[in-house]
Amino acid sequence: MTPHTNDTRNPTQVHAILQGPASSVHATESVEDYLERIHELIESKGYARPIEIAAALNIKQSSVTKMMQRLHDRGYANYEKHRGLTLTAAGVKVALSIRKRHQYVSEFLRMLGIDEKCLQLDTEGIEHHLSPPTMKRLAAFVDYLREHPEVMEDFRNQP
Amino acid sequence: MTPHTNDTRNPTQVHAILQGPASSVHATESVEDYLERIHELIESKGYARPIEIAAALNIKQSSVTKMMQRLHDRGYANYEKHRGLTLTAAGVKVALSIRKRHQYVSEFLRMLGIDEKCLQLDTEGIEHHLSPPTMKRLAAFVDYLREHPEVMEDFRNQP
DNA sequence: ATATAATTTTAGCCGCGGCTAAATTATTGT
DNA sequence: ACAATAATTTAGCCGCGGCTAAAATTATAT
Ligand SMILES: [Mn+2]
Ligand SMILES: [Mn+2]
Ligand SMILES: [Mn+2]
Ligand SMILES: [Mn+2]
Repeated sequence: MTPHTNDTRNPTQVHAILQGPASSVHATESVEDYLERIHELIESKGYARPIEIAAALNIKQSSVTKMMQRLHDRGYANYEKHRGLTLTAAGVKVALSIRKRHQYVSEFLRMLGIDEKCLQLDTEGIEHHLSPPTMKRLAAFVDYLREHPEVMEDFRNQP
Repeated sequence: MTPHTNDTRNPTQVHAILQGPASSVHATESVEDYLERIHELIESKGYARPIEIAAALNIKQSSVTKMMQRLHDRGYANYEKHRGLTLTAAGVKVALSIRKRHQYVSEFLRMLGIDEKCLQLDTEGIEHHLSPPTMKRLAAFVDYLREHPEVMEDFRNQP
């Protein structure tokens, strides 16, 4: 159990100086990545085991176990030792959100003509930094470009 | 993918490598943010004091002092207690690089029509995740859009 | 049923990058 | 010159999220 969550809102990051309206404590990048993978695994195989999560994230199993505890404590997952892990509604919500951001960012970078390997790597980082307004506008723009292929075509045929 | 420490190098080992060129160890997001601000301050006022760096980053002065030590250790700055801080060539290089990424990302988000406050926040996160190839393509695209305003105009006048 | 193998969990370590509180040092006003 | 003030630094704390090594549990094969 979370020991008295004394909060103090200090998850160590200069990068998220959200001028704290305090509402929800945002999921960290790491938590988003875990939930993204876990949700994919559950979807495709029906369960998410530490060994596979670790492989998917390219980290060690023991790190995964630790995070599973954390996901449970933070209300993103239900977890019992040796008994598997499922996502809560909150966890699914984050997973679907990050998936959508991932998809739009990667599609946009693909439109820009960036090498697939590189694109995947950058997407994994960028996806965590799209606020809802930005996501909305980017999605609309990508949709627009998809339906107007002449734009990117003209861009690519530039001098 | 994306372990958040993609470096394979154990932090413990990083210390051993410290002797080597700082360029071999990628600057963290935090380091990039510090260098970005410090370079701006030096440019505009001729020097960068902890109190102002702290204000610019919205963190405490003591955190800045600590990081100043780290920037020195990692070869990004020359620092002597109570005697001020200057950037090394490596530090300036990182600062100019992150500035360029910041400028292009924020210009792109501005073109998308995102609210300025929100745009600045997202830019601060996204800027750290543009690899050189992605940066190159994004820059070209933003330049293209700047010279073809009818594209964004048409996008904005969408149904 | 039990030995072996695979998986999972724990224990304990690390560096990062925040924080507060308490020195220490530098600056300023009289 | 010196006291008050401001800025800087230190000391020590925290949670995060990696890691290794070892223990515990579960699954498999004989
Ligand atoms: Mn990611
Ligand atoms: Mn992703
Ligand atoms: Mn930034
Ligand atoms: Mn920036």
